Amino acid sequence: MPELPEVETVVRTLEKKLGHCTIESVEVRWPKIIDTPDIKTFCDRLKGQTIQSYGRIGKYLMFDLGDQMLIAHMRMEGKFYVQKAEEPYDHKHVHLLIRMRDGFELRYHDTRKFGRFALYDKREDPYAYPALKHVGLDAFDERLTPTYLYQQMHKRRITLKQALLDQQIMAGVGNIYADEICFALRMHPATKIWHLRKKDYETMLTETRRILSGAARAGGTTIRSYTSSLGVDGRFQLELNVHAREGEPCPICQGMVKKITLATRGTYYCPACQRKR
DNA sequence: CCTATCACCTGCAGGC
DNA sequence: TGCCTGCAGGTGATAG
Repeated sequence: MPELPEVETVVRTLEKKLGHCTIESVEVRWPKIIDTPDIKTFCDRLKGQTIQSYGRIGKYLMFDLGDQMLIAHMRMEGKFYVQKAEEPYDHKHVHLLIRMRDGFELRYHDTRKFGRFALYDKREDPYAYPALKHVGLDAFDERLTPTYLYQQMHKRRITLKQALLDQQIMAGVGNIYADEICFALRMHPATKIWHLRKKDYETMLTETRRILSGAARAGGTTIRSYTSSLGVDGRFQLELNVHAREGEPCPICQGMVKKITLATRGTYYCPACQRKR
């Protein structure tokens, strides 16, 4: 589910709900979601730790524990819930429980079990953790410039959409916002990236940040119907121009939004407004 | 090194 | 109703 705006929403919501809480105990119910270290070490090392601050890089959540860093990725369907320990929950899909000393629990819910957690000794450079080995600069990292994007992208034999989705170049854009960015650029998602000119990369970065920050301000996006008053999952409403709008009128020209498959991902665009170069 | 494809999981919508 | 297929907002490993 989560792209950068949804992860940002989750981070800020957890920060507000949990604050500087101290961990009392940890229970892992689906061992595979823990990448490193082994389950016992993971639980033992978390016990007694206090969450100092909440952050993210791309779509990765970063829980700063002072001398350790807990890194989480929700992949497709992960959600976090903050509830009282006595509150009932969905045992079938909750795979990690972190009980706090104040009686609240952080519960990780994930129907497809794709999400992952990793715990490391704290490092100075937040990009240096093995879990972020394939993660490039965050879309809002100030070191990310149009020139940097140009250098990273223009020689690749891939399409515009694939370039936007490549987390190793720029971290945070997923399938929804990649479509929305292509629409904002008035470019066909299958445009070969080497056709873009240097000037285009300025627009690309501006529009990417405009769309991501707008979505984050709205609290993230939802497509499929989902309701949860207690969930911390970033699923709220936001107007999308083309994504998941097959057959609907383009907001610009009223032409019909088309759906294609690009690099195995469902891709939506307006054939009239978004031309290949 | 680069790109394409598969694997990881479960649930749900749509066709028959 | 039941079965089957395809599809879902992601990413790491593996095969060319």
